[in-house]
Amino acid sequence: MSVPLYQAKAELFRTLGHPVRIRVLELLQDGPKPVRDLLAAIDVEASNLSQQLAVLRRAGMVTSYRDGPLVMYALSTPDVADLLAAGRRILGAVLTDRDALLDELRAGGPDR
Amino acid sequence: MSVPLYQAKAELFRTLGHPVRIRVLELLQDGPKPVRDLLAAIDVEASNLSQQLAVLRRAGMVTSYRDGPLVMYALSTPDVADLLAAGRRILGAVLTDRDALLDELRAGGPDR
DNA sequence: TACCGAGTTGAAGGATTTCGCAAGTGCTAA
DNA sequence: TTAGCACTTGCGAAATCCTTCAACTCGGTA
Repeated sequence: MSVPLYQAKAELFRTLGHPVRIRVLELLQDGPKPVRDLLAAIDVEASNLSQQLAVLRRAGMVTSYRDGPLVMYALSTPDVADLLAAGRRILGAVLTDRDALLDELRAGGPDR
Repeated sequence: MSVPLYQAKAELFRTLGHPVRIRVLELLQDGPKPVRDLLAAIDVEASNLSQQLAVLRRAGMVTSYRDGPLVMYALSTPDVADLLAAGRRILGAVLTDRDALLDELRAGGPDR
C-alpha cells in the first residue's frame, strides 16, 4: 500500500491536534456555519482561521461552499462528531486518573 | 480549569498524531506487552520508541511497570481502543470520498 | 466602473517535533 | 564483581508546524 494505514491514521489525528481546528469542528456539529460566525466565536485572526480551515478541508473533514457573499463550512461526515465524542470520553478517563494520582501525591504517598 | 478544555482535547489528539505511537496503541489493544515485542514489531530505533512511549506515558494513555528484566506497557484505559476504532471509521468515510475524487481525476495508470 | 466586505493564499520567521547517536541506569546471571 | 541485555535519557541537527503580514480573488452594490 502506498501510504501505510497507520500513517493515514496518524495524519487524521494530527489534523485534530490544534485548538482552533477542534473548536471549528465542535461548532460545526450543530450544522453548517459561515466563516463569519466561526470568526466571531473563536478569537483568532481571519487569515489564521482560514489556514486552519484549509487544513481541515485538505484532510477531508469539512466541506465548504459559497452562499452569496458568505462561505459556509460543514462537517463532511457526521462520523466526525463521533470521533470528538470518543475524545471527550477518553479525556474524562485520563484526567480523572491523573487527578487521582495528583491527589495521592498531595496526600503524601507511600514513599517520599 | 487551568487549561481550556478544547486545548486539552487538541493535546489528546496530537498525542495520537504519530505513526509509531498509533502502532504502539494498536499493539497494546491485545494486552500488555514488553518493549522488546513492540520493538520487534515496529521497525524503529530503540531510543526513538522509548521517546514515543514517554510521550504516551506523559499523556496518560499508557502505563508501564517492570517485570524482571523487561519493562511492560499497557493501555491505561480501554477507552483508548474506542478512540482508535472511531478513527478507523472516519478514515473509511473520508478515504472513500477522497478515492472517488482521485478516480475521477486520473482515469489512468497506477503510480505513486 | 469602482469600491467594499468576506475569505483565501503565499511567504517569512519562530517555535515544536522528530530522529539518531552516545552515554547512562537497572536487573540478572556467571 | 564483571558482563550483558533491556531500556531510557541528553543532545544537537533536520524536518514540520504555527502565526502573521501583505497581497489577492470573489460577490454584491453604487
